[in-house]
Amino acid sequence: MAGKTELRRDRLRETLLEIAERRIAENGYRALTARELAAEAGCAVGAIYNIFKDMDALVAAMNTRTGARLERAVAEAFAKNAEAGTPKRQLVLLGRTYLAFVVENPLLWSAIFEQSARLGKEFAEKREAENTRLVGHIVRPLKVLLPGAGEERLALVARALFAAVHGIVSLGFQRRFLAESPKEAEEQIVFIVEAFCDGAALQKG
Amino acid sequence: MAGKTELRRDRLRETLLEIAERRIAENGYRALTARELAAEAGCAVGAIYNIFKDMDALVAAMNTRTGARLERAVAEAFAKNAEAGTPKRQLVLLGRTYLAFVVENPLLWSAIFEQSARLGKEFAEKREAENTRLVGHIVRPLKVLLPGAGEERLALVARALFAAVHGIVSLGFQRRFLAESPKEAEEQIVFIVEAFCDGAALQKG
DNA sequence: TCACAACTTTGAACGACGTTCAAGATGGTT
DNA sequence: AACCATCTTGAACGTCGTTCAAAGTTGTGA
Repeated sequence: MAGKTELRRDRLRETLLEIAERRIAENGYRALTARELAAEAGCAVGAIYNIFKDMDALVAAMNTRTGARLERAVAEAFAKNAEAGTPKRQLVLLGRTYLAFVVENPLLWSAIFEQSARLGKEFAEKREAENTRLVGHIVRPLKVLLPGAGEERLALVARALFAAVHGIVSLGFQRRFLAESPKEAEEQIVFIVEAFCDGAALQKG
Repeated sequence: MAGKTELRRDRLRETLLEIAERRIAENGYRALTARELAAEAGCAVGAIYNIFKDMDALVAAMNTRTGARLERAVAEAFAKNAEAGTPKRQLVLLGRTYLAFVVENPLLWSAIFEQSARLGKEFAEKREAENTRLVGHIVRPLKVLLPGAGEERLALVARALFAAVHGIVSLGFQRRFLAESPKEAEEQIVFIVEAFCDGAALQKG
């Protein structure tokens, strides 16, 4: 065992994911077809199905990578500024980081949500772990902002804040596909997050 | 002129939209096929294309109706509570109304955004007028909340607030397709909108 | 070294999709 | 009634994701 076949599989797996990532980054989620993918990878269409259950599984694997990159970007931004700065500044930074990632990877990012929307809840639930990690970064500054709140409350507020920022990014992205308004989206994020922080601080302390 | 053909066209147009609306409400955006639609409407597949340029145009027409219903629901909720209540209460009410509409029309609502996502910016721009009307309802209470702000600033903040609430609804909807969490989504909306209002009021007098 | 069983890879074929368009039915006008 | 314009039809086209019988490889024991 442990022979050529496995090696070829692993290499092909990697190749397929790389091609898929590049194609989607350039032309979007819907522009990826099994035939073109196989042609560029130099394998038969059927070969894809030896490695991935179906095209959705392939895209899901690619989306997991994108999610990991995003999480890394957020973690780094947070690590750089964890000590310095108020919770408010930190939360604004996180929002900005999220937006910056989306501006740089618009089609890869939207592939995540297009697929989730298409495949419904039982699929989206599999991604919950990733989302929880992402939201985890929000919880920390939030703890300082709302010292009285319990874990559950914090998680709810963190999810709400994440969803709010996500909504701004998402609609901003939809309105003008890329060009016109990262600037406005940024203003919106800053306004919402700051107002939220000020208001939340009033409520609890 | 003005004869049978036109009448039949209008009737068929109506029939097609009604069937599409029911089918999507029951089984989702992706479950609508030209063949099934034609079969249920009792016409040939080609007949659909005499009335609509393509299936996207049909769905777009249906989405416009859904948007109009949503706008009406929001307008009514606002009309009932325009006089009484603080801006904060009014904005929370608007958020709740939006959520309630989505809970009652989940698949029709998500058809709007699935299509916009699929067809990209030049399509989404056509829907801008509808969005502006919807956001208009937010501007009014916001004017009271931020008496110093100019029109442009108000529009930006209104869009931000709309996007934030939309994000909460959208992700809440994606996480658990329908069942588990309208309650949590409502809590999140109330929290975000209230905190936002308190914080925003601090910023501007 | 070779034969053989187990496994992998292949690509033509399948069914379903949106869409088209030549041929046939139907409309209003003379 | 005869006619042309217009609408309607559904088989056919190209494309999609996916499958699976056949062909090719691989690793092993005699």
